[in-house]
Amino acid sequence: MSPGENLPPYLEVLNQEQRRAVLHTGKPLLILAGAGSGKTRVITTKIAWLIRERGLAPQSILAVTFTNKAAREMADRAKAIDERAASAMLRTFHSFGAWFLRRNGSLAGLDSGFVIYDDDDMIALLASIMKGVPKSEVKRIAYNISRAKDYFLSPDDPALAIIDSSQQFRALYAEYEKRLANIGNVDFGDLIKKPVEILRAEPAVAQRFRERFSVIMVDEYQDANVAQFALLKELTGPDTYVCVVGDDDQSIYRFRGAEVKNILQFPEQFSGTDIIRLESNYRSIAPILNAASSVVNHNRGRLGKTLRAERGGGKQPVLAFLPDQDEEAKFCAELIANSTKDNNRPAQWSDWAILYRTNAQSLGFETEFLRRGIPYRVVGSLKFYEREEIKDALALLSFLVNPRDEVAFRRVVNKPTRGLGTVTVDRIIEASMVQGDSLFDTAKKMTGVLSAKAQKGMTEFLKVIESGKKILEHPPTQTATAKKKTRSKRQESSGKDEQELAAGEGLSVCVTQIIIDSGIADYHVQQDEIMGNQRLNNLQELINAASLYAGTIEGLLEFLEHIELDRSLEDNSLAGKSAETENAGDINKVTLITFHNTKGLEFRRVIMTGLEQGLFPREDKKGEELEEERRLFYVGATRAMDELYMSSCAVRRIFGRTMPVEPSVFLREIDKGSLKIVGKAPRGVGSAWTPGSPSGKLYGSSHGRLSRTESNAEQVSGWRRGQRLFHDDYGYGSVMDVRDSSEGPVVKVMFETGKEVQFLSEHQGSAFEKISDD
DNA sequence: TAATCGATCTTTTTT
DNA sequence: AGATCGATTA
Repeated sequence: MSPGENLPPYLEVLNQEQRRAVLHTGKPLLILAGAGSGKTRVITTKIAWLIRERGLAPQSILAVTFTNKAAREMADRAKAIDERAASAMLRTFHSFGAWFLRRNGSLAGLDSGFVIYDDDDMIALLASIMKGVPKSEVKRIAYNISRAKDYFLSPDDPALAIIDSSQQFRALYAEYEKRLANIGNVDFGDLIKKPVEILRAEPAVAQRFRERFSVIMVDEYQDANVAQFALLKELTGPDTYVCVVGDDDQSIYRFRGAEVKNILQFPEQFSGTDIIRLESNYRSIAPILNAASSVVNHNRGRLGKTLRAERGGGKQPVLAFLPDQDEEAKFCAELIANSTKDNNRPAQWSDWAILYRTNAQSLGFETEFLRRGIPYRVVGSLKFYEREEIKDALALLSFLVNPRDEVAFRRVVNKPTRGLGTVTVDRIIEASMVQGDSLFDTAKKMTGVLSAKAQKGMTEFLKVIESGKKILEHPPTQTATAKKKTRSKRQESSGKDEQELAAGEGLSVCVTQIIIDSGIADYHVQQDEIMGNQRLNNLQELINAASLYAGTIEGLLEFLEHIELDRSLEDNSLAGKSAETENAGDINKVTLITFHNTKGLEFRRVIMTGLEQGLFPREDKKGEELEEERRLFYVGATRAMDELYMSSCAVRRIFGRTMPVEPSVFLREIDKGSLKIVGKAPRGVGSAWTPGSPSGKLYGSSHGRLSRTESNAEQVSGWRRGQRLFHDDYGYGSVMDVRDSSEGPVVKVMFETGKEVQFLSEHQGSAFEKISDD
């Protein structure tokens, strides 16, 4: 680009490499884009530029991402540059697959009314194949089947051995596929695998798609799996322009089949590939980028790149050593609460994100924030859809759409209790498989031969389904209040006109009616007496979400697909947010999020928590898996723009036991000089801890207990109840209890601070110093 | 067949 | 702490 040339403003703002990437044409392009280097801007600008300057039909552009959030952002930003980008196909891989299969699935014997099975459904189906097998084993097989599909391996593929070489696995996989085909549904893996199979088997279809899409772009390419690569290949014709964007340092989904080879070998797979590197980081200040880079530099298997921080100066990252996870929550809360006061810029709650390795860790922060009135949102926790009442309602709706769905049938046929146990249910499912009829028809025919009790129950269930069908055929007219309620819900941007919206509200009305008629609502209200009406609220939330869809079978199908593919509907139960305030209240809140979920996001201030051996990285990680954990650390750290904090606790509750833990190895990999350390580093001399008075009275002073005969655990461990002790982190305390466990004697200690800690005597006893109790 | 109890495991990350 | 599994009862 010559400097004198007049560029439109949307290109003017790009740096040289970004602009080169946008203006590139003709050959396959691999963009290696470091964290914060503006890759989304490049993709969205490229889309707009292709439409604007190259006169490309928006419909001929396909851009795929991995998350719904990324897909939405891509669409929004491209549209902001050029409205016409709205007609481009910007989707996740899976949603593209579903779209493809609704239209072309019949070529693989798939009815267009299929429902998408999630992992739980998959496990449930597999469990009915593997009767009497422990659930953990069923899960393992389900996991391996998913991986097999990620690697585009069918049950008869010799290469299946790379997943599981046993004949038994092959047979189970084959049987699972047979049952799933009989039901007529698909799982997540099928959304990629089946389209590839169709494109390979049907040259005419492949030809059609290659002509339709003249440009294909893939974001986060480092996370593509083998099947997704195959899909990309099949969609690419001789004239298709292919552009993929990725960063090998941010590959964090290997466990789910992502193949870094895809990005490393892209130039070989697509001959003549040009490579453009985006190495200017505009997001993080230099000290943060330095800390992040110093960690990921410890990885061996990487392309290697030099990311330059465009933003110098700023605060050094802070590493806090804290006693336990309650203190960690407190530390975060105070950090956040104080920052909102003393800042020249009016600090926002939404500046902050708290990152953790496992979803379970969010709870401690939620409790603390709730107590202090700090507004927060939990991103990406699937909790909402894991709730019994939601699963039940969805299963009922799924069965209405597909009366062959045995997983859904099993789940709802006896809810509420209708005297239909596993014996009856199995009988009907088997008969249906033999006769080839749907479960609904089979059940109808068989009612006569069932026991009196089962007969009555089955008749009731069939009535529920029949009336559900009727409701969808003739939607009840909605009441004025229902109309008002649904009106206030988030409205799809602009496309829907008055009439469509009105039709859409129909589904809420239908779903309400169906769920009430089925007795599921009542059933859960009764189950829920102690907890108030939370379950009913959750069902209401689900019903509200249905308001955007038509009150017909087709509308219901769309609704179910949307829910399976995008589970981002947040779980509001703890935050106590009402549906009405959702939009307005969502903006200014602290974000609680897993490391994995932060990909593609950025925050002014980030706290990375739980940086302890065993938790992050997990204990069992080594080799390539450890490198993936390290990349995950890198992803987290590079989310931070202005301030980065890290916390590591001395003890953590694991399996309900409080166990001492070591700081994460990753912390040692950061240059010492570039960190500010607060709190007492573990095993340090010169403790900053001020012990309480040793002569003060002890909690539950236990002279009486001392006179008791020693238990076996006491003899083995050498600890006795009432023994006084001192610990570097906790100060003085006394042993409250010594008991046996499967791992050996466990000692429970109550400290003068009121804190209770339990430890395994054989491993950790040395950290506690016995003191005499005169 | 349903519901409950206690013992005994288990704990990532997500479309 | 929570899920799961088997056994036991109404």
